[in-house]
Amino acid sequence: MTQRERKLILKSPLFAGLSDNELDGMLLYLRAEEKSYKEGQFLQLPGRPMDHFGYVLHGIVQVYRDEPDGTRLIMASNGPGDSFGESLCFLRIKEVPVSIVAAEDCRILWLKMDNVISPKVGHCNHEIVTRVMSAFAQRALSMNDRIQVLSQRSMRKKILTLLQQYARKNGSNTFILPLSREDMAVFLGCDRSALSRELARMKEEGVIDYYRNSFKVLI
Amino acid sequence: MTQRERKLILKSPLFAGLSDNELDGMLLYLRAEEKSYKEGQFLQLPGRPMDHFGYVLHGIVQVYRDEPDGTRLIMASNGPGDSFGESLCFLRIKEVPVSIVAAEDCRILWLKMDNVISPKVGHCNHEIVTRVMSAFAQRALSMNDRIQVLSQRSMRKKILTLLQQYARKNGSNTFILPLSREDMAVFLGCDRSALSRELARMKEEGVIDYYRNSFKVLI
DNA sequence: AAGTTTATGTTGCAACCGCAACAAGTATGT
DNA sequence: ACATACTTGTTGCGGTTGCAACATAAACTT
Repeated sequence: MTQRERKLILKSPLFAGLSDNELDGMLLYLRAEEKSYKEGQFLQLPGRPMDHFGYVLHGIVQVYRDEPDGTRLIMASNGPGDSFGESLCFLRIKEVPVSIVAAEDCRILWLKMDNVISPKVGHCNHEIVTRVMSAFAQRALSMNDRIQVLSQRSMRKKILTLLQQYARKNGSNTFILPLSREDMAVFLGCDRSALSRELARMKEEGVIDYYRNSFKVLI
Repeated sequence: MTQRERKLILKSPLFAGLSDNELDGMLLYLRAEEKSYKEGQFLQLPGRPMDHFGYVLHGIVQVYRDEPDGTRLIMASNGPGDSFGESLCFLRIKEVPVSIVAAEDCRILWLKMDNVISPKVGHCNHEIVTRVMSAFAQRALSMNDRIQVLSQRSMRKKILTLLQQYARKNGSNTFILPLSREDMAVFLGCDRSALSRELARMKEEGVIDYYRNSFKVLI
């Protein structure tokens, strides 16, 4: 793991604010292992148990499910710094219903929950358990935000809800949205061109202002 | 708490499978308190800390946020057996951004995370901590399912995704959907009448069959 | 059983939005 | 500077869907 990658995972809820030593201890406790994958290689096959969860250090991995009717349901695209599979791993799901594949060449930090779920006597590290719970709780909050956005019935409301969330998190009505238009459209569950069109309308009507990634909420 | 209500919360991830004694112990550990509210009464005001989380024993509570522009964003409607606020409570959010109000007369079981977050020496009950984590993890999975549904770009795909999820959970293509049409529409983020129309079309085309709450997936 | 309330179904209309195809603008490499 | 790739913006079309208003069916009361 490069120094840059250590910095990256130190930003995630699980490792936030740890010193170098503490991070090493944590990685040991979670039985960290690194592994690289070539584009197209499978990290996880459906029907198998998920006995570890992962952090993307580099590249992109995609979690998806192939439906009986032949369509592919993409459940998540995870880039550097993103984690995946914690819930499936923690719950020791015997046959996970998803495939995970390297969408590009990537390197993954694999972690195990063994010591969290069934610690040896005297090894129930409360600090670490609390961190795992925090990670779950924060993920719940961010998923809740996403559901808020997606539940809106019109694209305009979806966009506004999303932008107001970012404005709130940012403490300012002006901010930079760390998403490409395409990613933004995926997040909103809509078409990119339709999104561009609606954004243009909203600017026209003075509801928002923007240039590329820089947004300003005006209402 | 009535016997029926005890049965109700025993179905939730936090208490699932507990014996009567174990449940009592758990409730003690979580400093359970019951409280009743009249319709319209506030369970939580925005800007205040959330130092406990709740289970609805009876009635309905609504979690919402009033936006600066005057619109009300309903974040959740919780009925009997539903819990709310665990994440906010666990993360000890100082100023929660939501209001919680009794949508009907209701009775709430309030629980505290104190012993989970900072246990007294010798009281780090691993069994209970694991249950809390399981509850978080299972909530993450169900929120993920919801996001899957809401991310679909057409109503038909949303409906199909939802029905296939239930078919999978049920182990059968025929099942009873425990949602009214209105609730189903809210879950899908669409209009009730539009939902009825699309369901009719799908039945017409032989994709699904249904009568009221009974559904059958045919593809 | 009749009346009342609630849940579900139906339909017309207009606006919205997915889709496709293309245009313009920006970044990257040589 | 130029070519190339990539991102973002624009536009027309047709199907979809929100909304409103009403019809029917089930559930509940008395």
